[in-house]
Amino acid sequence: MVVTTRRADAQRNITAILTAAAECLSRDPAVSTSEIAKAAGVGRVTLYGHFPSRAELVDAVFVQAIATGEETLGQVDLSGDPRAALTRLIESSWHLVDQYRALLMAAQDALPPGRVRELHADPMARVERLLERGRTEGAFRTDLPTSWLVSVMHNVMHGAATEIQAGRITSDDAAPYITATLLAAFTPPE
Amino acid sequence: MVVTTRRADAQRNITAILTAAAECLSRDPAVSTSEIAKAAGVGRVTLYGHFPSRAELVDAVFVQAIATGEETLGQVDLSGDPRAALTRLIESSWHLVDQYRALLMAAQDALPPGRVRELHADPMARVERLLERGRTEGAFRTDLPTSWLVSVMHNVMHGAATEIQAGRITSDDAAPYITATLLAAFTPPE
DNA sequence: GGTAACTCGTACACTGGTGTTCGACAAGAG
DNA sequence: CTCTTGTCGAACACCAGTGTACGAGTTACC
Repeated sequence: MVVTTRRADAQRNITAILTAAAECLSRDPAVSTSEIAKAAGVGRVTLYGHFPSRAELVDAVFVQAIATGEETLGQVDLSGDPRAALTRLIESSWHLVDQYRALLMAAQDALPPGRVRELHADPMARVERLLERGRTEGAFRTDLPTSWLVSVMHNVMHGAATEIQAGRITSDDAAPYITATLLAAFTPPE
Repeated sequence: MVVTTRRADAQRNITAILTAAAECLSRDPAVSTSEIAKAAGVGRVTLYGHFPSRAELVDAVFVQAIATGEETLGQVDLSGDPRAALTRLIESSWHLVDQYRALLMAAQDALPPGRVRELHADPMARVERLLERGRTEGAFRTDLPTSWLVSVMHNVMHGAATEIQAGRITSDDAAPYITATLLAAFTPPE
């Protein structure tokens, strides 16, 4: 929906709504549109003027979050030793997962099923590529499907986010724990 | 709330509501009380006559589910080789996790925070005991906290349930995948 | 400075759930 | 058989959120 002729204040409000929504949804996946509008310093009607429904707003925020994340992940060096590369990738991914945890939940019950996964295609492909390479080089196990390994990685990271939120581990512990766990889990059985 | 003097049909309805709720909540964590009542072959008013609120009903169902699960898990032989014992425990736990997946989600947003974990105390203690023993015997790694290992086990199993629901793995694959993954993840680093 | 684009608050209609009240009726217990 | 306990459906009040309508006011653009 890129409209060339759009007044400057309208564009300003759109980005204000987008950033406010990102922040609000990251705190509480179930925030109302009223609160988002208030946080953006904008009337609720204005919000609906730009986003036809709550779902489309959430979608836009999610798309933006993925794009931002992709920018970060794109800079990670995935060459060289697969295990070292995976460590670097976890280090970067982890912060994103922790940050966008609540947003993901918001997306999951506001967006049509499959949409979340669809938007995750790029980051998932990156992980898959690395894992596949590691498998051919003998660094990662091949007795389980790659898609399963991706899912394990995903779930361990999200589990770590839950543990942090519950105060059972600290944010600093998370990355080393995840790395140690996944490297072991992905190691080929003797 | 064990009332000695309770008419037979009332008791019958209570159990009917409980089992119907268990089934409905296992399909859709957000079912309305109306649908539960209908499934139990009972008026909605009757339901509220026995359970003061939706939350208390969910709680009761959850308590019952935990109790049923404990009965199964209590029969698992956890002696002998810790790795073999863990395999047996996973085999049994897995079915329960898969079965009660949606119910857990219902509990998570209907019950006060912490209540879910409180009710999970017993099954969690069982896992912890086995892991601790395996650690002292050198079968499991000791460079990560036991609580973290428990969390990994929990998240990998729930992740598998998600994969099944999405049709990416079959129900039969799940147990071997989980076992292979967790045994590797818990192995002490050389 | 005129005009089109945009914003705002208030108010409204609608939805879908929860929990309660009522009075008539049925079923179990003694 | 009687009386208490329980059940039923329908109706109601309530709540919180979504999305729309209106009309007056404001802001950017040329």
